[in-house]
Amino acid sequence: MMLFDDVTSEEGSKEKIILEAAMDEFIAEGWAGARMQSIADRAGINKPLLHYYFRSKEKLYNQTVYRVMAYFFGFVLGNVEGKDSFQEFLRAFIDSVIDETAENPRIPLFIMQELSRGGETIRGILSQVLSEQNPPVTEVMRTNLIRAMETGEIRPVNPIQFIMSLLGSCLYFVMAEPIIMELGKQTGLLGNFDRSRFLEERKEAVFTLLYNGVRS
Amino acid sequence: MMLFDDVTSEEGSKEKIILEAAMDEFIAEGWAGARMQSIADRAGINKPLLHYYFRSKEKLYNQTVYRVMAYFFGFVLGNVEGKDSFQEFLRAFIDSVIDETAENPRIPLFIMQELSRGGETIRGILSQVLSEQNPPVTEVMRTNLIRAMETGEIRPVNPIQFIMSLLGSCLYFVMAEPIIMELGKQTGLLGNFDRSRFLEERKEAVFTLLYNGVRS
DNA sequence: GTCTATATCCTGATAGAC
DNA sequence: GTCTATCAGGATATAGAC
Repeated sequence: MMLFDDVTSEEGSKEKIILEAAMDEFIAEGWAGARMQSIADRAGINKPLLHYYFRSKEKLYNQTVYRVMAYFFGFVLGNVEGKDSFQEFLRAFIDSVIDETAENPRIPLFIMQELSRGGETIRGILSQVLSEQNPPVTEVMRTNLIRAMETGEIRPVNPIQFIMSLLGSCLYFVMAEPIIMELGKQTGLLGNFDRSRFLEERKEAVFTLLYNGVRS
Repeated sequence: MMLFDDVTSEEGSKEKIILEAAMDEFIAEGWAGARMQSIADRAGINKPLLHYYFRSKEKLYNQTVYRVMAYFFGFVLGNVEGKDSFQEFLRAFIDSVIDETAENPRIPLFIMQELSRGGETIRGILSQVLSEQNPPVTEVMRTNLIRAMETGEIRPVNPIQFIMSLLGSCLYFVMAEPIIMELGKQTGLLGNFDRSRFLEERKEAVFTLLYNGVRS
């Protein structure tokens, strides 16, 4: 899948080939649905070699979760740093998250799959990912919101509450696209559906709704 | 789990006992993680009897998906019908969806798990569920929004776009609670976390944000 | 309708030659 | 490091007695 450039292992190394194959398989099938044989096939090697490099299915899976989380939150960080106004920050967040997840809808769905397994694993891994960011994406978003409240660009809001509405609004369509398509078909509100035009409309709609919702 | 009262099969019948056991197992483990043996154990019977009543794992699973979808969209319908103003409709939707999914977070996560399997199955089942509603929930929501635009209570918006932001905002916290907890811990923005107080705050925050976002 | 026993295949993991 | 062969357990599903 080639999501990451920042791999510790050498370019083209067997570790990297296996890890990418494992990510593809786990993201497509989830923990319970993934098969070690499929990972070996994707990597072009045989099963025992998988266990030689990574001891078990679980170790391979945890590496996948770590890399997916690091990718997603690193990606967000890269798109919201250095924005001067709240408006600019908000637009950058919405555009980049929707564009990226629309291209790879399986990534947020994979995170949901991991969440449905409990939450202990993902909390530990997320904690590590944030501690490796400098500054952490949480800090950037928090300061952006607080500054906008201080300058009076937006009304006072609880930053966590706003972030949840923002993330939910950005992610819902890409995750639940089949449901939306069916609801749209039933109401006749989608008409001749053009996905890329619809995504542009989606970005504009989320921005307008949320910006109107918080501005003073 | 006892989500449904409207079962066709008799109260306390073996079919119903099995179906409820199957729902518990599939909702907890997903399609790939669910085990026929676990379903049999939950129902207090043995495996062959499972195949006697329902031919295969797949048939049992499809019944579960149908019943979960019928439950969720039926539940929403019951809470948005007969609301006179848009404001009243919006508050009822937010309160009931957040309250319900906060009690059963696994239900939206189960739907996500099914979405990650593709989307064909769920579209077919959703289409059937909507066709069995009278009026369908899609119609109620659509007319509510259009009327609010006509009376001038809200500005012109694309109903589908608004519904996605609404659903995303309501569902994000309950699905991603472990992530939110970790982000909150990292920023120190959650403090002494009291879940039920936080859920009240969540309902208020979503309502205020979205109502401000669309009102004229 | 309900059970025991079993068929058939698949799964993660390892032994051991090279 | 890489392979073939294989283990031990678990998966869905069925045969057949009662």
